[in-house]
Amino acid sequence: MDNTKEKNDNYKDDLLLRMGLNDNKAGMEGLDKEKINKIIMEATKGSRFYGNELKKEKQVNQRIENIMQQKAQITSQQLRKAQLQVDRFAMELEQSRDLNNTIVHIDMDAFYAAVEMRDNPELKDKPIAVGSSSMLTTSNYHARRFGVRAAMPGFIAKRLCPQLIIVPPNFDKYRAVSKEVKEILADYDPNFMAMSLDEAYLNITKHLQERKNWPEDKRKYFIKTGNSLENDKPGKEVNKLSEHERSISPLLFEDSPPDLQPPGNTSQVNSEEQNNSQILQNSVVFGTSAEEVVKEIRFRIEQKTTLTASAGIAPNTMLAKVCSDKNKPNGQYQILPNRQAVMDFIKDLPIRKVSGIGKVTEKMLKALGIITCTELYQQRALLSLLFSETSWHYFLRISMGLGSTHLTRDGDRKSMSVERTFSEISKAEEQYSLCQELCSELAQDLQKEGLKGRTVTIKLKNVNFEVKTRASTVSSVVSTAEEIFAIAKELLRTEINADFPHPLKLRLMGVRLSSFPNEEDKKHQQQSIVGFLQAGNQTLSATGCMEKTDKDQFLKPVEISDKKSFFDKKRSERKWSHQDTFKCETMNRKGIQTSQSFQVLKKKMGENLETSENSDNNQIFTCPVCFREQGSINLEAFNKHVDTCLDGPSMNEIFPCLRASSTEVNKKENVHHSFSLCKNQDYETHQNNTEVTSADCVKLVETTGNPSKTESIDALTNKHSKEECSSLPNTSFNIEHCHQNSSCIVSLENEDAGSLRRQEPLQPYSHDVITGQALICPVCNLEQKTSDLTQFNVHVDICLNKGIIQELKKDKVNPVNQPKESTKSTGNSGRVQKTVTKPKRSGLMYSASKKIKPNNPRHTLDIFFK
DNA sequence: GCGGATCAC
DNA sequence: TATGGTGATCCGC
Repeated sequence: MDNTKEKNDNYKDDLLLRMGLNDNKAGMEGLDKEKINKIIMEATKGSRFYGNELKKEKQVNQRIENIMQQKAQITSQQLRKAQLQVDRFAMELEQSRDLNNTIVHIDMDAFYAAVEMRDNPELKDKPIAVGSSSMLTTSNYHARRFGVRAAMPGFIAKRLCPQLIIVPPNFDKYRAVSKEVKEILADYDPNFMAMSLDEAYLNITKHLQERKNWPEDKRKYFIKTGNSLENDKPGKEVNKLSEHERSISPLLFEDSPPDLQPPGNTSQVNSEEQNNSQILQNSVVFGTSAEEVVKEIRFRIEQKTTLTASAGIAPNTMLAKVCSDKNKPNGQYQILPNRQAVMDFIKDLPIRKVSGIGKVTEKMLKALGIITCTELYQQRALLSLLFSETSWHYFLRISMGLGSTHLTRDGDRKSMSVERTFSEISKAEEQYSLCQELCSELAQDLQKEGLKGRTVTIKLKNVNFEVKTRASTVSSVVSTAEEIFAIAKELLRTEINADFPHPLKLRLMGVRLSSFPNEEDKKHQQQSIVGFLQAGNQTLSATGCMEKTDKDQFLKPVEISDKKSFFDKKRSERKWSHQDTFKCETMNRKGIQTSQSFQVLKKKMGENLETSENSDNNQIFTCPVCFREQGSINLEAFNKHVDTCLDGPSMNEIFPCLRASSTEVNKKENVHHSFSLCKNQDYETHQNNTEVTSADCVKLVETTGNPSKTESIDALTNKHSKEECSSLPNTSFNIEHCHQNSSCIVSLENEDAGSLRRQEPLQPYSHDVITGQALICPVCNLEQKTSDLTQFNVHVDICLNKGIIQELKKDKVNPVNQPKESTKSTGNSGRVQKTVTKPKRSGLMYSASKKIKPNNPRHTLDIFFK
């Protein structure tokens, strides 16, 4: 999408910059620059969004200040030394300069908007944008004259241009068109790299070689007439042919300025007779040069889709990308493959034009007097002292006009996420419900690609637009909605608790899964399953198994000698006396088998059985359910045992208070919970069913001795968002009550009653947690108010992984809503960067290299979620 | 490994 | 009334 990243030299206001409005593109037909800025400011000032923008700007300014301080401390001797070092590296780079590839960057013009205009003639000649009242993704060139740009909220765009037509996006359609384009691109480079639906890089070096010998008719294309272009689109102009001639003819000859074509160049220059395309009646013949190839590509794209594209041709990706922007829309530009042509092009190029140099980088470099690539090169020694190695290497390459000369294939995906913005949600129950929904969505997406990962990250943005993320990595992969939610929920809970009694006022929530195992990891994990099950292994695993030696720990916390304060206090608060009598409730879909951990375990064992051909190799297993050694049996037999254990009464042996007979309970307390975020038809029926739960909860809370503070179950379940309209799948589960004695409750009484409610019992978000039943984590000694083994195991896993210090820090020492000191100084990086920044994605950070020790002025970060 | 930031599209 | 979603990377802890 062009113009999503507006690059401007002159900026005073970050916001306006973001909107891309302080340029001079607003022409006579639209609004002038000042008027546009005024309207935007009026619409923005005073908003929470703007407040956050100001805050971010301050932080950037602080970083700039730090850098300037560091700069002031640099001695001329340091600078000289750096200069020598940098120049040595620059020489190496120069020697590696490769001009032998021809890279093309293709960029469809105002793609989404163009598709919509193509398919709806009424939109022609009108200012339109694709998106919604809250966000636009593209605008057409007509709308841009009014200052309407991508990444601008629609309601502001409407103020700029009241006649603006906002079309909702139609991604299926864009994908289809994109596919058509890609089919063409593949003819020139089967390994082309698509960056998005409307952008791609091609390496046409090979194609050019082959093309040299192509006969003319292989480079000849027929211009479709208006009629054949009609396809299924009636209502198009009849004189399509002449229109095409108008649009094609000038383009074919006037793209690159003449000064780009050095005199005497015979290979690439438009030598009219040989190279240039010739329009003969209804056909056109393209030449064999790179420029001709790209014209051919664009011609074919337009013939096939009725949409125009812009293109850049250069010896590397970085330059090609900049070039494609040069003659947009519907144009192309080439940098010839010789060093002088590259340097001429680079000379006055604003660094902001380069992919990877964003708003912040631009601002920081500008503070150092760097705006163009020439200046970037001149300051290379200074930059090597002020920035990380990754950064200054990247800067140096840019300033020399270097970039990737080959298109690397997309590597494996590293994360997958879902996130959603909504109108304010402050109630914890709704937040949990939302989280669960996101987890379900994510799980579905993961399943499509067969992915499993070990790190779950939640993302929260409050109504003040402040963002934070919280992550947890477990020891074995997860992928189902339940598994992910079990982890995400804990992360969310920590954040909610940290701010209590203030609610989190959220406007966005996201869930991400990462740490996908590579092939080796997978193998290793598989192999470890059997070994893990054998006696003597003291590993606790996220798969939910604790072998025998840990059973005692599970039932009776070990003393953790060196971890004090918080946990010690907690421990003394929670009398161990209730250990043997803690109550257990299980709520399952089908009896007890929903314990995901066991399912996962069994599955993995099954896989192992198939792959490791050890069926006749009997081993000693310890059942993860009953913790009994199963003697020398094979896996199959062991599986059966585990199954029996899961179905049978053996759970009672671990959880004496647990009654495993689920069928009886089913009849009595089969509860359907749908925590839909919007009203739906099912709601009424569900309400009836929740009455049972309601009673249960009230009972529990009564036991805690503070029923008056209890929120009614109706209030808790009757949640709906104004925006969201998808409902959770109905979750049916059984509740089995133990007639517990009060030992557990005694400990609960120590808790703040509000906190108790907050933490578990009344939250209708989970199918498996209703009451405040406690399992004791053998690591941190804290009771876990869940009766679901998966969740419990997840907690244990987190505990094991992070260590108690981490857990402690997270819970108490460094709560997010307290001011925290942060050295955002950019000094003291001691890291040695091994990798060279890929041109594809950059995202640089700016740390001073270790050579300069700055003052490290500390500053207090703003309080989050306050 | 975590969390904040930056960047692209 | 009202300022997105997905993925990647880097840096300092």
